[in-house]
Amino acid sequence: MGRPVSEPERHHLIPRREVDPRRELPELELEVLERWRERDVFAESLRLRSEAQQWVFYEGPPTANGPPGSHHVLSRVFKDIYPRFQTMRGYRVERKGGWDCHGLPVEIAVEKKLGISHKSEIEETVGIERFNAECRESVFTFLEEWNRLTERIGFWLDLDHAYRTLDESYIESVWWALAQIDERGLLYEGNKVVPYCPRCETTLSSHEVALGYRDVFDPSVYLKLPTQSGDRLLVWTTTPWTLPGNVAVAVSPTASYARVRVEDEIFVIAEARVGPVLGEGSEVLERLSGVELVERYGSYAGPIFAARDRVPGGLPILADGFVTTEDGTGIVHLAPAFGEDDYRVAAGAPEVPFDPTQRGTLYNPVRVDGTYDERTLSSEGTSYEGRFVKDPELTQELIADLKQRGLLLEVREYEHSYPHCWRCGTPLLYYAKPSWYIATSNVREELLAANETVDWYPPHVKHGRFGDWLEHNVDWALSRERYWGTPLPAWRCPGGHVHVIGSFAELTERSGKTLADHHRPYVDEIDFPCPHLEHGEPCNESMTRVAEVIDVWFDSGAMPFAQHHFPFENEEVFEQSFPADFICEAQDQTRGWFYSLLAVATLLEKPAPYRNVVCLGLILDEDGQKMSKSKGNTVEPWQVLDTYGADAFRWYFFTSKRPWDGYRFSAETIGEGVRLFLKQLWSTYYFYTLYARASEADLSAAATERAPEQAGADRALDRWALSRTAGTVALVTERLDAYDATSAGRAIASLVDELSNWYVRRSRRRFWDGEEQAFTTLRTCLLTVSKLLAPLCPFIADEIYDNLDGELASVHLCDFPTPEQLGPRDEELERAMALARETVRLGLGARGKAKIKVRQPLGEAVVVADGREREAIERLVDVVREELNVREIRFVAAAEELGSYELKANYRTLGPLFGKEMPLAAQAIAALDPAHVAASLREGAALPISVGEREHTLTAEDVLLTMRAPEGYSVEREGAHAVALDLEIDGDLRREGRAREIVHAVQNARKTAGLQVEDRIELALDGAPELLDAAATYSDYITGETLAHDLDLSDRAAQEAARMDYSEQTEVDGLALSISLSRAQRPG
RNA sequence: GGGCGAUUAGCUCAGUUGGUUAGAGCGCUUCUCUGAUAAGGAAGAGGUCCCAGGUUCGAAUCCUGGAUCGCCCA
Repeated sequence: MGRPVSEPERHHLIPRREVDPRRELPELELEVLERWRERDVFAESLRLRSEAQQWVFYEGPPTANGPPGSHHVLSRVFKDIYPRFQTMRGYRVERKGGWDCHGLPVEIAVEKKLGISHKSEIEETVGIERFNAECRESVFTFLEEWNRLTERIGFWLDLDHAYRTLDESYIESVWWALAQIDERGLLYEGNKVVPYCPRCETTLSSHEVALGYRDVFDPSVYLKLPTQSGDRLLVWTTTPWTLPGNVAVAVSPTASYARVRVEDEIFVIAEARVGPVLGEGSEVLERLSGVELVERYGSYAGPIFAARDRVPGGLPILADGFVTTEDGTGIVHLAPAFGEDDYRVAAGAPEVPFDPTQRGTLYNPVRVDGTYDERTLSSEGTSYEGRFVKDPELTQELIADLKQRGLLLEVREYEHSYPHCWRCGTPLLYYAKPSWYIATSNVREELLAANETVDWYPPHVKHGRFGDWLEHNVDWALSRERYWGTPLPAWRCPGGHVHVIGSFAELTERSGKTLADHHRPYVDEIDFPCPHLEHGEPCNESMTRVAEVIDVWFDSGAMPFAQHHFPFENEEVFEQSFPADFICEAQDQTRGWFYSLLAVATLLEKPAPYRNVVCLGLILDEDGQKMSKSKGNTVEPWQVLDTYGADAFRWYFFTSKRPWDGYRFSAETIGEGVRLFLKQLWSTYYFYTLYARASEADLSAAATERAPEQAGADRALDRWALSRTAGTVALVTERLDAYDATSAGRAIASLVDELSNWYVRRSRRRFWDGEEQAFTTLRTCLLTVSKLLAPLCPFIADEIYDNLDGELASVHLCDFPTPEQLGPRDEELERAMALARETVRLGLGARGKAKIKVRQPLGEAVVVADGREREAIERLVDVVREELNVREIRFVAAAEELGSYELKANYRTLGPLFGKEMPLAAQAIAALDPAHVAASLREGAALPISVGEREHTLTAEDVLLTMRAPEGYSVEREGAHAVALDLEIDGDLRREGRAREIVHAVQNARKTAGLQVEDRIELALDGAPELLDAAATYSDYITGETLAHDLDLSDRAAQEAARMDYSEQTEVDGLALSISLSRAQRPG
């Protein structure tokens, strides 16, 4: 590493390279990337910290079977900022990349490619071997583009050693985890009610279901089910096809129910639903709670539909909190095979003969193809066998059947949104399927406790979305009846014994076979004798693997250890890198990766796998619509990168708003950020390099002498710039520590703004004169900014560092700055400067009001200020005087002088004291004599007031004194501050004003003539006598400012004009002025 | 249907534990400064702080209900 030794000696204030003020940032970034590659900066940044304490980042693996979009840039930007920051703070932050390789999206892409439309074709036509080979290939289709984008946006990630969930080592670690979970007795096989397409005969994942919601009209039926007492329960369902599966009904335990007489029948219904269902004015006989309802009636006559295998008799009435009284009747029918709530309630009720752990106890009269089996009978005794359950004709027959048996109260059309298969459009069924589970609900308390140790950004996710999700935790449905995934390492023998394999070695040992690839179909072919002991003897029947693969979320949740092939190797590496200090993904990962990480760690009895989670919002388009390819409103990341560059892209993401609120994304906003911040920074940096290089001779020579008075003001300005920078360092450090890049970025922006528009503007003359102290100060500030900015905008930061300093190969190898490096903080001075700038702002406002240009000097500005404010402004009085272009600053401090006071009550202090009486107190204070109050407060005399019953002695805090400015001046005021300008312009002021105008005109002429800033000129002026008079009086000033060797005001000037390089006629103050100038020969 | 979040100027967003006249940037109009800056400064126009109740001396801020948008889940 390091610099070429041949580099010539260079003064430390002189930049290495010239800078193009109009530099295109995307182009610059490509050069910086090249430099990083050449100097191997990322690797070097890790080597530098190889002995340091770790700060751990986990990469949430994306899938590389599609191209990366803008939302991926968003998360990758935030994944980059904090690791870079912590590296600069001295930690070792290894950033192992990762790829999520398995799963349905990959399978679907391959199905499309192969032209498959039905799952059965995979096994029958293509074969699992070829199908999975295609998946393996497909999953890295866009790997190159991902890598390219990752590098281009400046996301430092170790892609060469990225973990891949399809790797053998990864799978083995996952198997180990599952075997551990099985050993804890938390892995079991059960049923789960899942969204299911009966035509495709496949379960749909939640995101597939979300694709297919449609608003449809379905008949909803109101049943009247008889109880033993003769009263009838009114039961409502929107899915009449599920009624043959009915085993119970449920009510809300807390809701109020009513017995209602309608004609000669008595109905039981939720009180809130009497009106909507039975009509207003129904006769309510009695009210009872859900619990009382259950006690009173206990059962109803069932089953609702006759079945070959069910005898008529009472079916239980249950109470459960999931039942609401917002629609229907407040009494719902339960068919545990067709509803998640139904399943859960039935499973928990001893009255229902269903035990989820016992096979065959779930009553399900519907076959996997969505037709009834032979059991369900009509009232005429014929079977519904073979009829598709969602067939509208069948629905009408079912309804007619119910009506004929006197069980039907009413049928109503009901509009609701119902899921359909996104592939074939068939309405989905919620249908119980056998599935493997992890009993996460058994470790719910541990999950909640682990969550307590995590800091979430934004904080509301912790006990909001994520906490709620954990509170209502249900067992993890682990298995998928698919092909491309980590195979579930469970083997079963004909006797029903199950054995979970925890390592490849164990599999080899049991089966005598070794696999190179543990994916399907190879692993399916492995069998071994059942080790299950019965009466002390192994069962020894042949075990075969169950068919399922596991949920890909388990893969990703296993990444803290599986990425290191723990526990089979790298034990130390794993121990040191667990848990993560920081992870970051979009909010949709709440139930995805954030959960799977926490769940897997908790199941393995480890602490929470992360300490800080940044949870990003979504990216919407300009109109607030979600970006999607089908709408064609996506923003291509490359388009942004090519136009504005990566720093601009990054800057937009963290400064435009808090990242978790989501974005209204548009290219224009990014462009604005570039202009306001990056260009301003670049411009300031350019200014420095321009003058530093131009002043090379001066800087290498002795320090420039300056007038002592001026030197004092300059020192104050330097100290201010350094102090202001130190304050920003402290703030940025604090904010980045708190994962708040937004405030950090904005703080840097306002520092750069003040450096550019105040420090540089005020110090221009000093740079022009080549004053070393000014260069040193500005260089220090710029270098500090480049380090502060390094984690945020790594390219421009590195460019500035490399050119102005370059001691190390990159800014990213530097330590993060500390406030102390910039010398003692002077907050008093910072406040004073803010006040001085405020005073200047008001003074300029007063000038604007009076329409007097700043170039025209004025005699006096009267600043209304008192006490500390006055002291503060006085400290910087020269600055204020110069900015306002006035000869004198006079302070007015008391009412008895020029201004007068206005007195107001301070609501903040007095409000709590006076309460209701506050308006009266405010009136009383306003009525006091302001001068008297001011004087008393100054002298410390007591100021009692009494309002109503209350007595109070006013303190300085209790009143706000606002000063009013003097009459006859142009005044600008705001709050307690005011600046007044004496508008009288005498002859001398007038002359000086004109001299300044002349300089301005000459400078414009120089520019028009195409001269360089450092060119010396010969200058001749002619025109109105008033102007020539002013020019004569201020000739030294004019020649000095315009770099003129001499100033010719003689009558000859007009004749000489012809011989000059350039001449023009103009007007100053409405008076004619003729300017002629020539480039003077450079000495030597 | 449930949960979470959002709603402030034409646009993008700030707005500290409730406190006096609600701010910034962009855009628009006018003026101005400038030999780093396609920049900067000043003034002007632009607001029912989503709506309705409530608490309070006082609400953009707290509470309740509602509307709209987004997300997650059904």
